[in-house]
Amino acid sequence: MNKRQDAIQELAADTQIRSFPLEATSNQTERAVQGVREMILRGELQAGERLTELSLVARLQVSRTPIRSALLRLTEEGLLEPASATGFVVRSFSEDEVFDSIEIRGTLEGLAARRAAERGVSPELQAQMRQCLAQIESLLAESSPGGTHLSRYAALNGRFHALIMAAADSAMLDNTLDKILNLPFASPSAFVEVQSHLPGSLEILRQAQAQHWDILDALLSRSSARAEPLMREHARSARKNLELVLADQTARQQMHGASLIRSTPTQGQ
Amino acid sequence: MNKRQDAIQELAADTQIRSFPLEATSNQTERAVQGVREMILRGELQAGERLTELSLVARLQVSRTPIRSALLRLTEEGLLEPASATGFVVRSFSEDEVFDSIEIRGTLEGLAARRAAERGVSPELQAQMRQCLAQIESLLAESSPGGTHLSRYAALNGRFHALIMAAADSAMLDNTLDKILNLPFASPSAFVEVQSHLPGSLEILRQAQAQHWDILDALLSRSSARAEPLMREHARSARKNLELVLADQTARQQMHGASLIRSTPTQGQ
DNA sequence: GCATCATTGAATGTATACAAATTTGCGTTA
DNA sequence: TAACGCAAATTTGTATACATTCAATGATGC
Repeated sequence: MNKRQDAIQELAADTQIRSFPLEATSNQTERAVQGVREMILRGELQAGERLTELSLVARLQVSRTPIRSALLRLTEEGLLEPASATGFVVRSFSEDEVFDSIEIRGTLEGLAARRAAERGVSPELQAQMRQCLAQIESLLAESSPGGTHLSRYAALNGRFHALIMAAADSAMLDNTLDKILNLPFASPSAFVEVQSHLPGSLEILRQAQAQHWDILDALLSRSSARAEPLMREHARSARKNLELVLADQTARQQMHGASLIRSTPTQGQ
Repeated sequence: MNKRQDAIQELAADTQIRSFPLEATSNQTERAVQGVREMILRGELQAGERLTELSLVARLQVSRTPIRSALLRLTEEGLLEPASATGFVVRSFSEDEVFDSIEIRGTLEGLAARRAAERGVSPELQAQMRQCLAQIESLLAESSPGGTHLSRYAALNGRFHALIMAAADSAMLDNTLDKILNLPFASPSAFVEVQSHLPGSLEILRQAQAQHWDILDALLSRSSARAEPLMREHARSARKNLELVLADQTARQQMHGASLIRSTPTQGQ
């Protein structure tokens, strides 16, 4: 499928994962989508704030039509939600919802790992997986605690996860997972880049990398019964990381899209 | 969450599941969405056919703006896909993709069942589940093979599945599953109504109902380790049903959205 | 005769005017 | 003083004109 292939190419080019650059585009709709998304993730638009098309026209220098399309797309992405009868508000997420999205990701990635183990991984993908993990390995070996290689780790980590999706070879699964990964805090590497301040961050990454090797081993030995639970548990460690980040106010505020997460789980809505 | 509650109410009212009535609406966009969806599911628009906004304006008596919104929404629903750089085409699905979507549904429903078992089912939901299964039971007892109660079975079956989602109490999970259920062949009751011609259809429904009781038992005994695999296996029996329907040309053509499914799995695209 | 380029046509992208609807605020009345 | 209702203003829904881009076809030159 095109989208998955693109993702792998993109990751192979060692670019940052899920970056939303405001690069020049001839497309006004794209400009509007990126603009509004940036404003939300930066926290310029408060969670719960109502968005009017005209105010966005003024802020983004784009007419109402592309703004309208952009709001629909961002609603689809999950960053906005329809307000009462008319208009949109910036969505907020309870901590429970964030945890849920990680568990759903783990479940879907677990299904992908099982499928990959069942149908076997092509030699090309095997090689790419091995190379990817080797790169992470050398990164972890050379980097001192609190080093600045975290963004590279995040990219490689995302690449490994994308390779497993590629091995599962299911466009339906890709599309379903993509919807979850759209949320800024649900991706496999969402918290990596803000962990540098936290104690024991390097150890956490080492544990995750050990799980990577176990998963790869399960895939190569065609052990679907191992691959699926290993992948699920791997996602659960992401949840543990998130709990650490959310507990630390400094790290929490540095997190991408932190303003979308409500402090009190059951409040609001 | 509102959406789930609505679904349960709707099902409780014993209406047909996933019906898309062309009822009068003051909303032109809604009219366009329903119109195009109907045309696709009826097979008036061939899979792979390119849709131009102007031709739809002529057919639906609605201006380009709501047509445009409708095409975006239907793309989101998965019935359309973007054509090269511009425009949309009616999407087609390989049989593998249909099977995949059922497996993904089973996986997500399995997660829901596990969550429901872990957190316990409220007395109200327990009562509704029991009542729902009892209604199916009496339906199966009274109906002769090849009876015409299949649409009522489909509604009750859908209701039971919705109740499990409600018991899981996860908006994120709801949203993710909704995307899958949008596909006309992925819902739990997609094939029920066309099975009447097939031999052994009543026996298939009885087996499914037996699984329902097992699942309910697992939920009530808080056995998450039983609930999840039972739910998954329940979805696999839907896959078996689909294989029967697809193999029978008569039943296949009666299926909702049959024109979207390619006969040869790897062809096209 | 084939290839390349230009011109023409049709489709989508964008902007905006107008209509409908919803919300807000003020005033009046109980 | 509080509540209800009406009116005005703001906001979204819809239609359409205009701009731009893409594709196809034909003509011309090699």
